Amino acid sequence: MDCDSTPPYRLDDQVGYLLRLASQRHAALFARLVSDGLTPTQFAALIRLAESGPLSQNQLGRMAAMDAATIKGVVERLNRKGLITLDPDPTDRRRTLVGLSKLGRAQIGPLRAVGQTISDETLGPLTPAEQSSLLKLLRRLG
Amino acid sequence: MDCDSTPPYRLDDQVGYLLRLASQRHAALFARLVSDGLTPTQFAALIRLAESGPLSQNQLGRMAAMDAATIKGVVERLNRKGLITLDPDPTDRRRTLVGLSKLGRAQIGPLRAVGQTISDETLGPLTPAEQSSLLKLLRRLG
DNA sequence: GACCGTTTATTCGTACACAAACGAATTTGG
DNA sequence: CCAAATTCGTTTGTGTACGAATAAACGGTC
Repeated sequence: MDCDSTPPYRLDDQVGYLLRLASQRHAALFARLVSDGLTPTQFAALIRLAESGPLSQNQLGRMAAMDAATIKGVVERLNRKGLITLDPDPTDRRRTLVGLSKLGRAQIGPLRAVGQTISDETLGPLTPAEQSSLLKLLRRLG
Repeated sequence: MDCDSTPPYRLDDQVGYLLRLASQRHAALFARLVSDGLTPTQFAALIRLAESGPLSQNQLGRMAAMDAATIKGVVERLNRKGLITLDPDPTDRRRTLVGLSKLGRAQIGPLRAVGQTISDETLGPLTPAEQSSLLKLLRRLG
């Protein structure tokens, strides 16, 4: 019997590769629809601040799934755009407290709207049932 | 009526964010299981070379979903590891022909095996049916 | 109060990822 | 055959992403 029980290894069938392709497509959509050069990463940090209130830099990083070295750069760029405030934590001299600036707070609403559009468009090729199915499966991979 | 028809925007429910988390998890697995510091990107380029035979640098980039600037660095690092050969294309003086070196060819088999393990482990939290369902949905997002 | 382990932020080095601009080579159209 | 458009590889600049190392500050224990 020459039943070929193990399928050939094809790059286009690997999760890692497919995840990269999907991320690329999403990132391109994001760049096209969001103004001010705000990136998906910066966006995530901003939304987390809106959801959780002021946080220390490292706390914010953990809540947005970025390590200390990454969140440092993100915070610096958000600060350069004037979207956040940076204050020393009065109770812990190591910490920098990161909060939304007035400008940042004003942008949260519109940003959530664009974010929703981007998500919808990214998932566009799928039916609503397939969309929620995909989200459910992705959540289980975390 | 105060039916709240639009659900609140939650970062943890957005495709982009979930894709990033899944990619992070996959990349961590990859770094843990693959020797020689070979990255998912380098791996993809290598597998493509094995699938397609020698290609020009830019062709390889397109087949592995990397732009010209990115594939340049990847090729340079694969060359530094001795996994590929670089030759001028005799029919087109602009092109550099990228091929697998003897060492590279020898590693393809084992690499495919590890690649399969990584994919399986990444998809570990899901049942086989869910796994193929996820792959099918991801493929449609490309 | 001195010691010790941890957390916080920072820095360095490496590796994607893409836009934009460039010169050189090739292809295409008239 | 020549000019225009395209392709190829390269460089520069910006922005993630993470490991590793560091100093300062904190928390506990003894």
